[in-house]
Amino acid sequence: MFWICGFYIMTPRKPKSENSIVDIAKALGISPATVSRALNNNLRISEATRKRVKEMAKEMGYRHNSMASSLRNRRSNTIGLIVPRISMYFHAFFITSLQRQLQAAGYNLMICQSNDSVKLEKELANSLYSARVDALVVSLTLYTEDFTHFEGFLKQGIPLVFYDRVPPEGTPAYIIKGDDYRGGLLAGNHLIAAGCRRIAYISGPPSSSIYRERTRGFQDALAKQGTALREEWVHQHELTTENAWNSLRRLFDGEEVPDGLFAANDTTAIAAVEFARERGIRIPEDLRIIGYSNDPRTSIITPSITSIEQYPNEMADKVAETLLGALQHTTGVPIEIGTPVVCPVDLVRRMTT
Amino acid sequence: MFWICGFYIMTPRKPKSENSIVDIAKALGISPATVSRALNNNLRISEATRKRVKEMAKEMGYRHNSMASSLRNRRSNTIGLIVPRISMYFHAFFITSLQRQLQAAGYNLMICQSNDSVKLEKELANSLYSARVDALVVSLTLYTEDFTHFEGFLKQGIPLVFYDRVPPEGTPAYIIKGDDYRGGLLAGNHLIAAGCRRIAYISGPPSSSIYRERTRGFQDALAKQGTALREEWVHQHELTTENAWNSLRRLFDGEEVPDGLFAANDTTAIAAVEFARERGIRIPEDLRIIGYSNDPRTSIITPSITSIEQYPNEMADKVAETLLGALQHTTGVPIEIGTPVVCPVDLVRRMTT
DNA sequence: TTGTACGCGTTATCAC
DNA sequence: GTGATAACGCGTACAA
Repeated sequence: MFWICGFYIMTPRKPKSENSIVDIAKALGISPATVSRALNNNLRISEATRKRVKEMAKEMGYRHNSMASSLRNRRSNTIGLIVPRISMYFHAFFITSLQRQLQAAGYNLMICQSNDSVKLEKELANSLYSARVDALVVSLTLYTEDFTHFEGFLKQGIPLVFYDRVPPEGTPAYIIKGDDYRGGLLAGNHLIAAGCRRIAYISGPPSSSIYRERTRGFQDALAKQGTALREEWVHQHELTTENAWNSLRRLFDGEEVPDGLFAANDTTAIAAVEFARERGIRIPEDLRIIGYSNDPRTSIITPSITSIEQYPNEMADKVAETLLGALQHTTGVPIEIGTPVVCPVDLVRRMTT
Repeated sequence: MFWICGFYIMTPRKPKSENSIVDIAKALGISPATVSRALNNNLRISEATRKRVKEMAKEMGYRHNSMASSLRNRRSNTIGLIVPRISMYFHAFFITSLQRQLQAAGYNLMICQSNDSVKLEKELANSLYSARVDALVVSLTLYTEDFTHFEGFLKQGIPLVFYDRVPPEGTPAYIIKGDDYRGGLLAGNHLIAAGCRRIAYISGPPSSSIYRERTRGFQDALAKQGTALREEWVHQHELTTENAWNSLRRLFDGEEVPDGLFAANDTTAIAAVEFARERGIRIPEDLRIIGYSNDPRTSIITPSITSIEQYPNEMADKVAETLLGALQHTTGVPIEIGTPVVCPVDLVRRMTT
């Protein structure tokens, strides 16, 4: 790196190799082993040499090489995370919380996005597998129904944790999920209790565990009250704003229109509120709406939207606890897996109901 | 891994080591070198042996070891990212976009959060430095004014890119920033043009480049119109909802109250709208408000909030382009650095002005 | 087209 | 307390 014409110039790939502990050892006339021990604060090294070594290391611009260390120790101190989309509220908060805890425990988190593509999810899983992550945390794409790309982790005994969007019960991995069944149940009961009788439902693809469960809970709630979901008032698709508007138009173009709507995510619920505003549908008098996830936007919009809180931080706590537990049990203490841990959800009542 | 009582049990740390290319070589009666070449699709290996090798590899459950490979190649194929908070709208979208591009180029992205702590930022920088990331991307904490923890990267010729919250001009690294000065200018001009004369300003800490620039632009706009910012109507602090409410109370408790407010982030602008609603202050008649970042919440709240769009995706494009350019120039073609690349911003007018 | 031999940087192990 | 040695798994210059 040198100075030319007022601009720094740099050649990205440095040719000459850096100083290693061997170089330090040579410079000090001691053995590499001693240097290594000194740098790792090994107790059996005299205070004097330790100091000498550290000073020389600093002087020579030495930096620890985690790649070599990982190779030698057979552990990368890195945990992989595959998430559909970082920018989804629930995941953003989950990640923030999880990362803070893993960071504190000395682990790096390699965060990857599948972007809800099964193909990409497979590639990422393989890549993290080769990268020798010490554990893998996954929230599945909406469409993952084949899990073979995770089998390697199981075979190698690498802790594998699914959260939120999880594989079926019995899958030999840690499973930590929200209580989506209860979420659906709460939503259904709430709409019924509020007096809704013509109830519509916009759900995500049933290939995803969360929507299957929410649907089941919701149906059970209605069934218990003798109300059944009309088939033409159930829409299933990816829950984007655009898709929501399409479904809403179809729902409200008929003779008879719904007086209650359960939207399986908040983006859809928000679209519904805006749709109603545009159409002059009064909320909650003509239409009651309930969303899912308690996205911050639901409390900001007017009218504010009733939603189901999923407690992303608490779920991250649970995942971190499970993960660190699994990683610490190097002794071979067995850990039960395959039975989902179900995290609580709550209904947050606001102005749309 | 074995089956007990209906549960899988697994011992996380596997004792026996895995198959390496050496094992494959032995099994096939050929040399490890040939196996390595075959797996890397080296042209000089016969189609026949290549096939045999790959089949045997699959059969033996072989997985490539990136750690060993990285060590040998002296490159990790990993890029480090230090960001204050993943959950901030701007950063969430930036990351999403950046990661997609780096992923496509064959790089892993190691995302870390400084949580706006200088201490943590230093630790993370050192950790990524040891991890031998091929490049580092950073958006600084609000309080970073000392940059020594990034010097190592420069000395080693490791591409270093700052974005959004950046160090001072002339710092020998790639600098890609939003046009915060212009953002402030646009905000100021807009409020003046709308007829505001008693203008308040809530800014973030001036230790951060973005707020210094926004402030400068805003002041220049007002000065040009002969309006000056009253000192008691300027508040500077971390832009949280709670801090916003405190400042707002003080701003509106006096005899004379502001008729215009520039909030240097949208969280603060949102708080202002809610504050006004509570106090019965009419918007925009009594008070005009403009925020910064064009957070999705600004378009959802009623009244929707005028804000400055920063185009996180475009900034990510620029960062990716710079990064990949720097990484590809292994030949030693020099790249100019130290001069900030400034990305455009735009004012998005909504109902609060 | 394939094999040999060595080095990447670190650390566990055994010896002194 | 410290040193010598041998891996960890891979890639490549050189030789055949």
